[in-house]
Amino acid sequence: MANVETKQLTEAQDRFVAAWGKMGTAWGISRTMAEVHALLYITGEPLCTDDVMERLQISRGNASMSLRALLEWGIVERVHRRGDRKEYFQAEQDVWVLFRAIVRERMKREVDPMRASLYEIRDLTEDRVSKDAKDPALVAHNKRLDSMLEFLETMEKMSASFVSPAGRGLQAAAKILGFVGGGRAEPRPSSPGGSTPDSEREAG
Amino acid sequence: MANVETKQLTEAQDRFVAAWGKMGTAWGISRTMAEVHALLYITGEPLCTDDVMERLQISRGNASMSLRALLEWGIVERVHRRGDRKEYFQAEQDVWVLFRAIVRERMKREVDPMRASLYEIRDLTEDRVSKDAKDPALVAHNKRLDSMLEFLETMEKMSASFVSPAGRGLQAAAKILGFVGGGRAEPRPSSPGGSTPDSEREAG
DNA sequence: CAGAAGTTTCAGAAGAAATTGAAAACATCG
DNA sequence: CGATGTTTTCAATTTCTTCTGAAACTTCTG
Repeated sequence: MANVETKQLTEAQDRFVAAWGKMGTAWGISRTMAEVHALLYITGEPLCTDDVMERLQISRGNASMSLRALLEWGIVERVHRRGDRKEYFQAEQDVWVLFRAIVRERMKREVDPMRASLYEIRDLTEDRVSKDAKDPALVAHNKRLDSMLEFLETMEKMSASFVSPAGRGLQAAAKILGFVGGGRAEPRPSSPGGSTPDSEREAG
Repeated sequence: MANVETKQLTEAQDRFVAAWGKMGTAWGISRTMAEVHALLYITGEPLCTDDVMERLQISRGNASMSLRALLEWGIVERVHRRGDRKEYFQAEQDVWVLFRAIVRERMKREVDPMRASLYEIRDLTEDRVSKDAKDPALVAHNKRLDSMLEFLETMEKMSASFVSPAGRGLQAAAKILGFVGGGRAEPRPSSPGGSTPDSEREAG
């Protein structure tokens, strides 16, 4: 039987899971959550809570929490099997859809609140400046705040256009600019259209 | 005296520092490091280790570590004062330069290693596939790996173009696409050209 | 409705990361 | 060279996050 192959496959998957988990921590995502996602992604097929627990050697609580968080991020979806009461989970398979979902969530969670704070903070000193711009320190301070604010707003708008329903802005740009497809001569044996497989139904 | 104004200014700065620090943690940067950067940015002028310690109420060791890390990231630079043995530190003031530096560093630290891992992992199973593509699980697995790899490479190339010496790709695009400048009718009293002051020397 | 199968919650345990503080190393000056 | 002021290092400690496991809860089935 394909025993050797299966072992190799498992090992490769485990390594992928580990690498992804490590990267997750650097981005403020818990290791386990990233690992669960990696497992679902690389496996491709729907897994249930017990599968995840066993494969990753984690507790039920942890698996449940991580899966729910992934659902909230919109990068994993529930799948039901006829005649089976268990819930199964499947990861989004299109990397670009994945990327857009992540950008959308992070914007919502981190940039938007930051922007709101910045407005508040500016209001603490603003009126005084416009009334009678005498204190140079205050003026300079507000100029810096405004720069940052304008930057965040630009990011906001750009990301919104990347993430919009029709919004494949970045992906389209990547293609137009020639960033996608046969760049460096790294041996790549198969799947020429690999980055956006059509064999995938959109998540949701 | 401008006592009221100064108090307001200090409070606004403290709030900015806190907000920035909070955001930092969500991005895998230690809170203190982000706070030190925020302080230097919003202050605008060079501060020494003791200034930072006092203002942020942190230990000498912590301040020293954080400042050095910021130097390594290339978003803060050393400044020396004539007739003063202390070192002073000043933050990059152009938000776009700051952003590019951050993208560059994160790519280098997180994406590149990930990409390297992915290549290794693919090699674990690859030869078998190209030799005799019989196991569908293996084929599918490698297709997913390739998708991810191609995605990371696209990102790599795009970010490289944003970060290159002449590379103001993203910033230029933002302007061309009309993302920069008077979008929403939020009251903005001053500094029309705020986001790209010409007063920048490249960091590093 | 009772029982079975599955999922979620949460207080405490375990683990990871950040921080301190004091000693060591370093640099500059007279 | 030794005195003096500055920066770096790192083991111990504190703080924060994540994980566990068992109980509570929900949903389905006969």
